[in-house]
Amino acid sequence: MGYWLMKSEPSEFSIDDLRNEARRTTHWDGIRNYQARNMMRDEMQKGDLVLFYHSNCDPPGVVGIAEVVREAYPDHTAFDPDDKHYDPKSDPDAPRWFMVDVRYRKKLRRCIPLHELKAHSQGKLQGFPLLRKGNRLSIMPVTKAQWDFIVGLE
DNA sequence: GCCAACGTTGGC
DNA sequence: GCCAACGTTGGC
Repeated sequence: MGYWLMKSEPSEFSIDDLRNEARRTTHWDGIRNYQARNMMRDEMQKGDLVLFYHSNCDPPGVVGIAEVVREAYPDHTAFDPDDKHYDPKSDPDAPRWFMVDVRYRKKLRRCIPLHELKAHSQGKLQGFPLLRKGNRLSIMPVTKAQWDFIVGLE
């Protein structure tokens, strides 16, 4: 089983929004970064667990846990000229962008803020992509050890 | 609101 | 294929 971290701006889509979805499930559309796409398309598997991370807010941090419930399939929002994430270069016959479905599992009892994770950047979380300078990936892999440590901070 | 970091685009 | 310009991300 794999472990991931997925970022979302709570003003756009928060952990509470996910919980309020029908079947507590959403499709993770709008990813327009090749590295993130490749991980979704090639590596994410049904049953993988996801740290739900709130970015661009105060404080940014890990707020909950979700689960991959459907593996990658074409992101239809790329075909829609009216969509914010429209990409004319993605063709339904040769889709460029993909998404997965994720389901709400739980909220952490407290947000684990980024600054707290950073305190372990030389220790248990050494090399964790989120903590790398300039990191802008909205989806990143998490090792089992990193997962256990972060969830253990709750 | 600022700005560093980084990805993408497009002219050449 | 290089690289300057531009756009975006996201912490602060």
